[in-house]
Order: sequence, then structure tokens, then C-alpha cells
Amino acid sequence: MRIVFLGTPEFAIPTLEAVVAAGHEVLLVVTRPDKPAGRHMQLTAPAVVAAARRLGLPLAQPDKLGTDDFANRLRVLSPDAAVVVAFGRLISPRVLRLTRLGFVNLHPSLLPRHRGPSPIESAILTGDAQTGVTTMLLDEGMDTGPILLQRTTPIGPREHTPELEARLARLGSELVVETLAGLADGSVVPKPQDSALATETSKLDRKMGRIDWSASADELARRARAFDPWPGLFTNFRGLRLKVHGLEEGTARPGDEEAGTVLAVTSEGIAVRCGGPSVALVTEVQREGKRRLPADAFIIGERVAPGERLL
RNA sequence: CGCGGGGUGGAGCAGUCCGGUAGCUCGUUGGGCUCAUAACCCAAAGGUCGCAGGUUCAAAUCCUGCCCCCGCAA
Repeated sequence: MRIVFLGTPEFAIPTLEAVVAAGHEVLLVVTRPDKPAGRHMQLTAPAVVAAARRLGLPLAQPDKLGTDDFANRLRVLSPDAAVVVAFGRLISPRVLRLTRLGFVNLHPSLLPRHRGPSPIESAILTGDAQTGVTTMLLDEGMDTGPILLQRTTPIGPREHTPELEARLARLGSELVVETLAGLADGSVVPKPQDSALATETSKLDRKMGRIDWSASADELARRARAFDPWPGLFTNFRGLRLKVHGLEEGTARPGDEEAGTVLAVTSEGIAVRCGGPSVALVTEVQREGKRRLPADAFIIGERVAPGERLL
């Protein structure tokens, strides 16, 4: 098939590669414009740019998709279908009409569950036992289009976002190839989503990373897994920001210490009072300006003692 | 040139403002104590103080340039 691919971050790359490997003709790779990023605000290209170059594919980074310019360009290419993976921007209905078979979107959740911008993190955050990938046809809504195919995968009890994301990217790439084949021969037919079962996810925000020690340790541990590597978890230690890279649920122990109080320091980590009887074990931290450290090294260097508070 | 922190024995830190050849906790090695120990006691090994240059009688510390790591912000 003649395909236009739209995608931006790392997550989109396996699918791009798979579509090419499956023998489809990728007419154009569309990704978002370079933007200032990183420590010195260097203009940085989306991950997909490098992948497209490596594969020798034509590339476009339009500011807007809705312009006549871009619409015409697509029309001239006359693609059979478009594949959209984590493009990061809504695509106007006007553009959605420009392919024969439609815009096939890969969404990393079992739609209609976890619609929206943070499906992978949300699945971990809510403690789902399993999640998956869905291909669907884009409509004007946010992840509301009819479902084409789905594939399921369990979420490991200690799995963090990066591992799950990598797995879903791989699974998804296979599913997209399968979906395109199914669309081509008519064996895959769109099925409307049951909106009654839908859940919405919201965009993650830096502030969500601030640890509320009065939450349960279980909840905090799930946040640690979901928010890795971004927005991460952080707290305040001796007036300085302390990133918490590793946090597990520790052995519960009743007590009336204030939330955030250090209960014990061991080679295992820092035991911290959380909500109710629950106790969190902080296993890896990072002070601002410093590199990340296993908790035991941090304890030794900073002389962390029971009774101190994390805020 | 978006703002900022840091590079000191194997690990993590102090010392840098107020120059005088390096300190703490942990680890390592040896010894001791003990029924025993990851506990305790004693001892030892181990450092070009990121790199280069400069100032000085003397530089981890002051000045200049460079390299590397990281937090914030986007």
C-alpha cells in the first residue's frame, strides 16, 4: 500500500520500521517541527526524524496540518492509508478525508479504556493487571474512532513505564502491519467503541511528581513505576529538591509519626512513614545537581538519620 | 550564549569565601574480642584534590581556558 506515516517520538519508530519492512511504500513521513529542548535549549528534532533519514524516506515537519499547502501535498500523493502513531497533535477532519482507507491510529491501551494522552502511565497508575494496543480509525474525537484490532499484554507487578512502553511499541508495530493487511483484503472491519466503558487520561504534569507522603505506600509505588522517567517523583530534603528514582512499598508498621518521617535507614533503603500504617522504602535518590545514587550511598554521604522529614 | 549545582583515596560527602602538601562516614585488608556475627575494638593499605596554563615562597583553595556529570526550565 501507499502509506503516509505520522509520528513523533521514539514510540513511533518500531511501527515506521515495521511498515517499511512489510513492503509498504511510505510516501511521506510527517512529524512535528524541531523545538528547543534540553539543557541549553538546543533546537532538537523529534526521534522520528532520524529514523526517517535512516530509512531514506521523505520527511515533512509542517507547523500545521490544516493548511491548503499540506492538504494539497497529501492529495497529490494520493495515499491508500495513513498510519498515525503518537503524532502529538489532533488531525483535522479535512485532512482525515484525504486517504482512501482512512487514518489508522495505534493507541497503546485497550480502548475504550485510557483514551487520551497518557494511556501507558495511566494503566500502571490505576493498577491494571493488563493493558494492550489498539488500532482504530481516526475520527474527529480524541481516541474515539472505531476499533480495528487489539492485542493484550499483562503488566508486570514491578514493571515501569519504559519497559511497558517498549513492549507496547513492538506489539503495536506488529498490530499495525496486521491491520493494514486486514484493511486491504477487507478482513478487518471497524467496530464502534462502547463509550460507556471509556476512561479518559489526562496529560501528565511536572507537579504530579511531587510526593504526597500521606498517600499510601502502594499508591506511591505505582506512581514511581508510572512516572518513570517523567515526570518522576520528587520531594524535599533539607530544603533541597530530592528526586526519588526508586520507591517500593515497605512492610507496613502502625505509628503516629507525621507523613514523610524517616523511620529507619538500612542498606535496603530509607523507610518513610506514609498514609495509614503503610511504609515506603526509598531505594534510589538524586539530589539537585548530583547524580542518582542508591539509597545506601546517599545515607552514608548525607548522614541521613531516623526522625528526619521528607516534605 | 535560558537559570543553576557538581567533578577530592573503591563508594558517598566535608574542606574552597579567610592559600600553608587532605579529612569524615562506609567499604577493603590484617589482627583482636565473641558460642557467633553483616555487631564491637585495634591497625593498615589506598588520593596526579577533572585536565591544561597562570599568580605565589607556597594552590584542592585565587585567575584563565577546556573536558565531563547533573538539577530546573522548555
